Amino acid sequence: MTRSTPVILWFRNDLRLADNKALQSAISSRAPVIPLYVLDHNTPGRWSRGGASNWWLAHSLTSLAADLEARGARLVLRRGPAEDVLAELISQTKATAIYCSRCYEPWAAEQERALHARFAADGVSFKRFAGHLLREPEDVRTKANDPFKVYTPFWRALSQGFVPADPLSAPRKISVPESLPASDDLSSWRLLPTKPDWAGGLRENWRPGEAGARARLKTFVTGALATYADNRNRPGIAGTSRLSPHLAFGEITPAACWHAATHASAANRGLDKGCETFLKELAWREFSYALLHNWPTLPEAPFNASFAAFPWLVNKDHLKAWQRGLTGYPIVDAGMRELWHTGYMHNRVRMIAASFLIKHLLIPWQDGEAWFWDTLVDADLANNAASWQWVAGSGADAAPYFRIFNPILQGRKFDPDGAYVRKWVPEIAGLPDNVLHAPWEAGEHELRHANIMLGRTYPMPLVEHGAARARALRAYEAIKR
DNA sequence: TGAAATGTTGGGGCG
DNA sequence: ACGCCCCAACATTTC
Repeated sequence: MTRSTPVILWFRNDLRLADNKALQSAISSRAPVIPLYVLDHNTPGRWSRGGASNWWLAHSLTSLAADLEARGARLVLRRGPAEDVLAELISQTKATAIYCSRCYEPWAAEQERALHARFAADGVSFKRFAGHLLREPEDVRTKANDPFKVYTPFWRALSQGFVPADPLSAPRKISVPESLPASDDLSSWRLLPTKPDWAGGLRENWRPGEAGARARLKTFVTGALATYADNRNRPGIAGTSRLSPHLAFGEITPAACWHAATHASAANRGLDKGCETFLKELAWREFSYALLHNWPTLPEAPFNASFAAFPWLVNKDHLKAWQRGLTGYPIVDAGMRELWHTGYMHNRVRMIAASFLIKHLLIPWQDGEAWFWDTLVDADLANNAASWQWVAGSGADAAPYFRIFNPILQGRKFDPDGAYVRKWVPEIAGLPDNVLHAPWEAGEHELRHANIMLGRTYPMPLVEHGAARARALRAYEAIKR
């Protein structure tokens, strides 16, 4: 305990103690630190968190609060517009500085500028630090000093000679003011579902918080990294890192991930290929953030303006069938149900399910984006927007529009033994492999044997693939010049 | 980080 | 033996 005036450590998308430059600098100031988290939703013009990420947030904050208490500090929770909450806290505590990590959402830059200006007038310094990205968007640009619009040159510029600094370790102790300001009770924020409690599948699958993030990284680097290049595309195999929600909430930094993978690879040459592939995935995240930073309308409007005239269809029944996992295409339905149950969907299946919504159903990508935003525990504005636009063909360096996934072939190729589909679409699990991804091709005997009544126990396809493909190509003709 | 249509090639059946 | 056709298998192009 000290008597000097305190500083505020404002936690944002950096719910961690390790490798946190803002926290490190606040402690180095030698002033007592007030750790603060502000629930700032319902602010117009912003994307407020969806149900699944609220669940994650609640648990991540609980974990962060416990980690702070173990170091002699306590997390202060406040609710309201961040500007007002910070102003109130400064007047209550006479704090002389705010330390925080930078955010990259379209509204964040203006908010940070405004806070800087507002508090400078009162002699309170606003100190902003990096940490959520490997490199800041301003630092990765073309020779002409333009932002990259194509991934491969972006990757080259990002990774060329790049060695992230060694991650900072977590502080052992954090000194706080003699009396910490009042805090909301986390439960009063009602971030967790009650009636009904739909979070059972989330609890089974995830361990939010910094310790969970570190454990996940270690598990990945010592396990799936070796076969990552091939197995990451197999949804029936635990071949991916599953780090995305931890990264989204800043429980771990991409630098720590990069560091862990490259060190493991240096010690074991067999990991070379998996490591390279993993680093490129981290770089896709960077690319998405750079795009959002430079094109703030990315979540709402097509990056490629010609898509504004695309003849989308409105069909609430089709949208609902897609959301519920009742399209009649097993690989799509499996993905949508995995999402609903666990707050996560395997990346390969995200591409297939998104392509189906956009190209087979001709439903605007923004509708899919909104659904993912609400249901994903890893909901991340930059990744979500950039990825949906990538699939739609309207994004930067996007898949060409006519790259239309065939959900049957994709299923057979990436879920050949049907492990994924049988897990998430149990009502057709009894079908043999050769028709599992196209149940309508099964014979009467096979259907009866598997106890399936098509159209009753499992839906007939919402649209026929060949016809839907032809229709999508015709729609594209309408905007092609 | 596709799929389908179209083109090419070469082996084998057969008159 | 030879040409012809069929059609897989693979390659290229088109969407």
